[in-house]
Amino acid sequence: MAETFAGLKEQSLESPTDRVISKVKELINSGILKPGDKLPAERKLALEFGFGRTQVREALHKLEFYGIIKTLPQSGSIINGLDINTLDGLISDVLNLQSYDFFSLVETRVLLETNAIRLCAERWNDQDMKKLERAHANYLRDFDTADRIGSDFAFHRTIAESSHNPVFKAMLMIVIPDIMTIYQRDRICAANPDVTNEHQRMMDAIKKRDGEEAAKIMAQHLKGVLDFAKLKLEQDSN
Amino acid sequence: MAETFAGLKEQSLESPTDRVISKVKELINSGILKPGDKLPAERKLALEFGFGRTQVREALHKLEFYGIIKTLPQSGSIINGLDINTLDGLISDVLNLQSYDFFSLVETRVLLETNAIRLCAERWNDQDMKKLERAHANYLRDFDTADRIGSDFAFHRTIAESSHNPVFKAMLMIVIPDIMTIYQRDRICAANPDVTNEHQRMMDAIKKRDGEEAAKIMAQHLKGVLDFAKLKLEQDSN
DNA sequence: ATATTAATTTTGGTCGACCAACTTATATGA
DNA sequence: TCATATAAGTTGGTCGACCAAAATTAATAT
Repeated sequence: MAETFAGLKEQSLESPTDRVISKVKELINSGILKPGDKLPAERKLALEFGFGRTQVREALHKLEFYGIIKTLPQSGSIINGLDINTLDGLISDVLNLQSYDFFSLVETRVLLETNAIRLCAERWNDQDMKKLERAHANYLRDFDTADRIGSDFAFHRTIAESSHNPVFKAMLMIVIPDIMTIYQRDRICAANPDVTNEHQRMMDAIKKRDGEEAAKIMAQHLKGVLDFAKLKLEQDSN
Repeated sequence: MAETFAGLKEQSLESPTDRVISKVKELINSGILKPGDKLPAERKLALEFGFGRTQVREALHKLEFYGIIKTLPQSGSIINGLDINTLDGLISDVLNLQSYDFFSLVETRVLLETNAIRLCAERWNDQDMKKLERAHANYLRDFDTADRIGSDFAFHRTIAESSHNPVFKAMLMIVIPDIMTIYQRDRICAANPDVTNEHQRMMDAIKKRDGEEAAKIMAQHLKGVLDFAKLKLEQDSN
């Protein structure tokens, strides 16, 4: 059977970039490179690893993206000064990063959004409220049009912005598009009138600066998505 | 005075990559490109934008990183099929992404970790428990050594892994190194015996599958960091 | 007329050479 | 002897040409 060796292939067909990252990982684990050290020049790495400089550059780019190294123009790249085990773990994460399962994405979204709206209720200022009301009005306006999904997203986005925690917002911006892509792919987009009602109640709670109440409504608001994700998880496991 | 025009420069000194991304953003906002469309070839974009293909490639890389486009080898890049306003917002985020403030990072960490340990307590299996106990033992072993910080991080990392939500874990992996870097830079690393005690109590709560209790201890565990971040925030604003 | 195949063009991926900025070593002056 | 200035070497950044895979078009056989 051809499938006999399927389990052996492991990650052998990973991209050149990831293979270079693996090499860097080995250098660190072997103790040749230590946290805080300056990495050898791109040319030297390319020669040593047997890859082109292009691949090395892309790998370093990726590592810098994830905060593992810091590249200084015309000078060199420096390894983050964390301890060696932490670094190894981080690099492993970069290598193993996969497309996340729908349920985990939704679970994370619920957590982030319920807390974003709580902070939003506590922290909003006049400028935030203007944006919130405009976003809410836009959603009502677009409810019967093709723009509904976009305006819905924009409303949630404004709440995240008004939480005054840019990290919350950044992470939501990572998670929500993935969710919406799956949503659109599976054609789950009924124009639910409950949504409008819940948006209104969220606005009221935010205005009253009642973070707990707002969070509760948001949780209820997202329960439908969460339930669907749970259902999908059970289906997929069968 | 030379400083007169300082306010006008805005983001004019952004990297070539970001300037290319701005151009793509304009193309989408002007309606020339729509969500779901295939992007022009790299060479055409380079010619049209007046940049080198290298810069265009890096920009497309970055956009793919953030899930805004999907590049198919030898075929082309496709714009994510989200609505136009959402796309515009996402690209703006990529352009404006800055280093986050310490307090927001810590606030996010507390939220993620308290919920990660809650899920961990509910979901751990035998294999998870083995890893948790080993990580805990390693921390105790390294308490008086230079590896303490690393082993501490590894313990928290194992909890995140045992939450069985890879998105939680991935986001913690983004946030925690940033926090630790700042921590190390500002030399805040006293060997607090309370930490050991709290780790033990967390382990107990996890074993009892008491998610709420575990979350409570974690919140208390991280309170010191949060308070310090709050203090630092107030200092910096002065 | 249509389905299949072959040739051509277009595409992203890769490579090697060159550039300007940074670093280091050397020389020069007090 | 030491500080400064100068020159050489090293570095990441950029560019243009080439490669193989994919997409498109043209040719062919049924």
